[in-house]
Amino acid sequence: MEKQTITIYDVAREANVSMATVSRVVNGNPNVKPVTRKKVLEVIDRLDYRPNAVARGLASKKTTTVGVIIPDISNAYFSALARGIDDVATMYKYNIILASSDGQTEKEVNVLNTLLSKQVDGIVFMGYHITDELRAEFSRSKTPVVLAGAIDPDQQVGSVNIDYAKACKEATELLAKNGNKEIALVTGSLLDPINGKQRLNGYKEALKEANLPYKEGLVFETVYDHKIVEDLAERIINSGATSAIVTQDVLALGILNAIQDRGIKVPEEFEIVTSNNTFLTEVARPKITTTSQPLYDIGAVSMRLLTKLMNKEEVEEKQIILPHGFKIKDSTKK
Amino acid sequence: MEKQTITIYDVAREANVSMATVSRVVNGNPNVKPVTRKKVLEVIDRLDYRPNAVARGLASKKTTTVGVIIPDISNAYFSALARGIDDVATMYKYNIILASSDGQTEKEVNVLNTLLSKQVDGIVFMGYHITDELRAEFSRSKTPVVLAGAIDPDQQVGSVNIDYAKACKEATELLAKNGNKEIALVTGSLLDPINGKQRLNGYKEALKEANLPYKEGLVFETVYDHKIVEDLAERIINSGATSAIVTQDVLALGILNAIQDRGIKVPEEFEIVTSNNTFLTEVARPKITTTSQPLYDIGAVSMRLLTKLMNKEEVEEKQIILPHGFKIKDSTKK
DNA sequence: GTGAAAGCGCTAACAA
DNA sequence: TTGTTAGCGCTTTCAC
Repeated sequence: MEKQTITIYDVAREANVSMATVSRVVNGNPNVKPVTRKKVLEVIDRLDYRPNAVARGLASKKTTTVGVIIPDISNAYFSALARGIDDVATMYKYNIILASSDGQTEKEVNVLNTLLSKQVDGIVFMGYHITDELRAEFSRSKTPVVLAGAIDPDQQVGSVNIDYAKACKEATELLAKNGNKEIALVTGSLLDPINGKQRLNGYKEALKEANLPYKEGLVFETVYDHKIVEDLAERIINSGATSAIVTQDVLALGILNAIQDRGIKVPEEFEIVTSNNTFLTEVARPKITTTSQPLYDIGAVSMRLLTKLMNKEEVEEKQIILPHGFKIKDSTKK
Repeated sequence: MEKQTITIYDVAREANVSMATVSRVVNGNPNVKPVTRKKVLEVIDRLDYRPNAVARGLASKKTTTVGVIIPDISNAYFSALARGIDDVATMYKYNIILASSDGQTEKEVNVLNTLLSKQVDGIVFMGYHITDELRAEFSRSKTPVVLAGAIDPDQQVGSVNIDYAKACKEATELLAKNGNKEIALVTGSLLDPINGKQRLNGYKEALKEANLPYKEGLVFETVYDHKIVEDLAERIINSGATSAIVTQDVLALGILNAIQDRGIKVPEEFEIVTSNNTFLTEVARPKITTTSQPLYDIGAVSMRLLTKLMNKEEVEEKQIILPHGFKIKDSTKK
């Protein structure tokens, strides 16, 4: 015989009250006489009653669940963001439906729709660039959306980022000040506005202020891949670069190793700066000088912003820029 | 004016059919005349109708959602498992509710109950040891549970693991064969049966077969923490050990660095073997010899097993042991 | 092949 | 302070 599920109705019957009263007790509604509350709580305990969140979601049109779209959960950058998102979500009693996109637009649209069909109260989106198609989907529903570490040119949805241009400019400035004439920039796809607009601009600006010419041959657009690192390092060296700014820690570490494996001394003969200050910059030898993005905070603040949006609170500014830092370690002369 | 949500009723009305027929079309039920199906699909498209998964969940008592309990999503070991879980879940059209436990029993019980209240169809649990309290909760509900990389002494729920004892024994054997008389074992909590039972036993067995005495002073029980590594490395060296087996890659890398920073040569003067073959073993210098656990597969197989359990398929064996490997790299003499 | 109607377990007016 | 009663949007018998 199947074990019968206990419903709110069973509790009401046993406690000699109405379903509404049980509902009030369960939801902490103060309009219940203490005696009644006590009686109901006893029955709930005795029957081992657990409210059915799905039924509740249907009736109230709130699921206390948010969707989180992530390109790759096993990527340290994204999982750091996810950690921040998750902690704040827990704090505000939300659960998270995690959906992987592999950074592919088609899948992004797909999972977005699945999440919406599951009636999530809001969505945090991590990814590279936001295609028009995706933006269209965002505005098609009234479910609030926040981008964590991604930029929406339209500024229709919320977003949390750092000032990538400034960060990249600072890194370039340091390398220029250290006497480098040939500074390589190694980034992800330039189609992604964070790279192609912000970072590239910051880089160019710093070059100009240092009276260094901008050379296309020093800009390396790449996707991270274990096998590509050796070849990439080779090309960077051949380009004549004496230093490099890398926008991803794993990649920077790979390049650092490849360069040193060739007998080139870091930082004496080659300097390298990276971008995310994950623990990889610490376990590398030498430790890598890095921009420090507050990854956890970007995630946390995104989720916090989303709670406000879901709650229909007034937010003065939906486009949040968090401060970043710069940590000089041992992969640069100073 | 609020945008009205389109329901199955709207579609039925517009298409001049009943809700039941629309439901059949949406669910791919073959008992619908092609003409009717076409008509309904057109209306669905025109109205931009999206089925409400919550309502569907309430009516059908299936949510196509599984709960995943994870100690720390930003930990490379767990996120590798999660990746495998997620991929297979997607393959079988399940969504994932991710719930963090920090490895604390209290939170584990807590999130388990939240997940059950959200009516997940099944649960994948990652964690260290399974307390009695947790086991009691597992058996309290009939929702299927699978442990990924964790052991249930009772064997009541499903689980996917490797043979940790054998893996640890192999590592010990290698170090013994290389001439080490003092082999340190650095593991997480010995209360966790994977460490305290399996790994420790494998270690002892290998020692015995190599005619080496077991010394308690060579067993280091530790939790990973950035700040503890220096001190730990110091203690390992002082213990007289000339080699170490470490059960966590980050930790192994930290120890490797700390030892080399002290001017000790690896592998000439100190050999080290680690356990998870994450990319960290590759970016380390020297690269670290390691047991290779098929992390992604453990996750993937767990989820696959769970789909069978949720589907009430017969499974001959709920306790799955996956094969592991051993990769000799540069942190051991051979 | 299709429709009518009874729930699924809960919330939220509204009334008392 | 409490109860009555519609739904929420869908699935699923059971008839026809």
